[in-house]
Amino acid sequence: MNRSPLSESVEMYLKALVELSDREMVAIGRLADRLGVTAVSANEMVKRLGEQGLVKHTPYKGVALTKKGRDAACNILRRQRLWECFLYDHLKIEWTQLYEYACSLEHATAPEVTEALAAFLGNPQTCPRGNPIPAADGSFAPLNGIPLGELDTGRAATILAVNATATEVIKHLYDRNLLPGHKVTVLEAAPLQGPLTLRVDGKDVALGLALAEYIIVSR
Amino acid sequence: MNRSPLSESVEMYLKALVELSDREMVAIGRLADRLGVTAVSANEMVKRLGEQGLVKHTPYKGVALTKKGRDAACNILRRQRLWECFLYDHLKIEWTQLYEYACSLEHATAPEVTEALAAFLGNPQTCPRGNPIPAADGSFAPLNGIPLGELDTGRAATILAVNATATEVIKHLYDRNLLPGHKVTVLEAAPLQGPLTLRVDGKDVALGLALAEYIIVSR
DNA sequence: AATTATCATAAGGTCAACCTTATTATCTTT
DNA sequence: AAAGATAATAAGGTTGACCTTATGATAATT
Repeated sequence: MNRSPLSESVEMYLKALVELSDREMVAIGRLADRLGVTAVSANEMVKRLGEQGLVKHTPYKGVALTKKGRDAACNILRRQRLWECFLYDHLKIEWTQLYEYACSLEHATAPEVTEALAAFLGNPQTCPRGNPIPAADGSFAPLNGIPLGELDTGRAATILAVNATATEVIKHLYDRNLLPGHKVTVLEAAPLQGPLTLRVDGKDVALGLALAEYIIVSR
Repeated sequence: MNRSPLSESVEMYLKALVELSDREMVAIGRLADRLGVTAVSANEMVKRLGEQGLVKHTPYKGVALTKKGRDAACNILRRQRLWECFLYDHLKIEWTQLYEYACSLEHATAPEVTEALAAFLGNPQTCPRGNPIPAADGSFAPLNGIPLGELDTGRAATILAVNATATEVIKHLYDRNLLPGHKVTVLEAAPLQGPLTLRVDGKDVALGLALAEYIIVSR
């Protein structure tokens, strides 16, 4: 029922929130980091989002999406991921650029176009980056996986999804074959937040913990 | 070589200019009207466009695109019209909504995506609204037609393109079968800028002169 | 030539989304 | 309990793209 057109900025905030919502409460600092804005700016925006009822901010605790906000965010994810499918499967756009290009298109997509696109694509359930595509009503089953950083040493797992958003980060992961469907084993976790040593496709790869957070693997 | 990303607003101005450029010089008033802004705002923007070398403004005479501006504008038209093809042929979007939806997408389309889309569509030459699609290098042959308002009374002609941009106007024309490929005859032109009486698909239709300007017919 | 319409420009205002700098609160950790 | 880290808020600035109101300048019409 909420047909007020959200601004591009607002959409980015909502998307970031839903993508960061492993834990319920998202610290404003993390949000600001992901969006590449200052904490002050993020604070201002969160205030505005709160006024629109999209978000609940508990000072010193964090931000959480409301029902309304989560619905809006799922819709945004749906549009974005449908575009990723189209760009990858039909336009043959490079995997590393999918997020960036789909993100731009997403903001410019009317509901009618979204649904027509979904039908054209045959209502896919998963985007090329491994993430589930929310249904038109906003419902979707989150991935049943854990960040690579939490995988036990020695355990092999399959990559389910790659959630990085910065194209340079995506490229970095792509170059190391850290892609959905590939198998990884954590050989070693260096102390003091040091890098992980991974075994991917028969090669050893060192990966910073921050990067490992972006990779969701099966349990 | 000009890879500075043009703002959405700038793109709208350039597009309006190229679409209005039957005559070389476009009056700022007409430009403002088409974009739905005040003449003062249009003036300000034209000044900025001039500073970027996209446009030449001769006071009290009008605005004209420079080479650089025209190239940029053709690129924009290309993107927009390719999207129209996709939306119509593949997503089965209603004809009356094509312009609006394609316009939004156009602003969000990277060059790489544009070219991939063109390839996917088989490099179409014409969009569903009848307009030619500029080539990747910006070249395109303008339609060899005249506005319906200039067609001699009694002469039959074929509609080549419909150039209206406001969805309500497009709907109005669509409801009267004023669509590319259809035949029209001007039965009568009322005096004092009065409406035209047309024969379209066996029916008589009254059409204001302003609307007739949007319809390009064969000579 | 005079009137009217259009066009240009000046001045000042709004709004969203950013920014910096600085101060104050709270939380966490030692 | 004190210190350091993180978070919130206040104050003020910038930018792009609009807006209104008002005043000149030119063009077109009578």
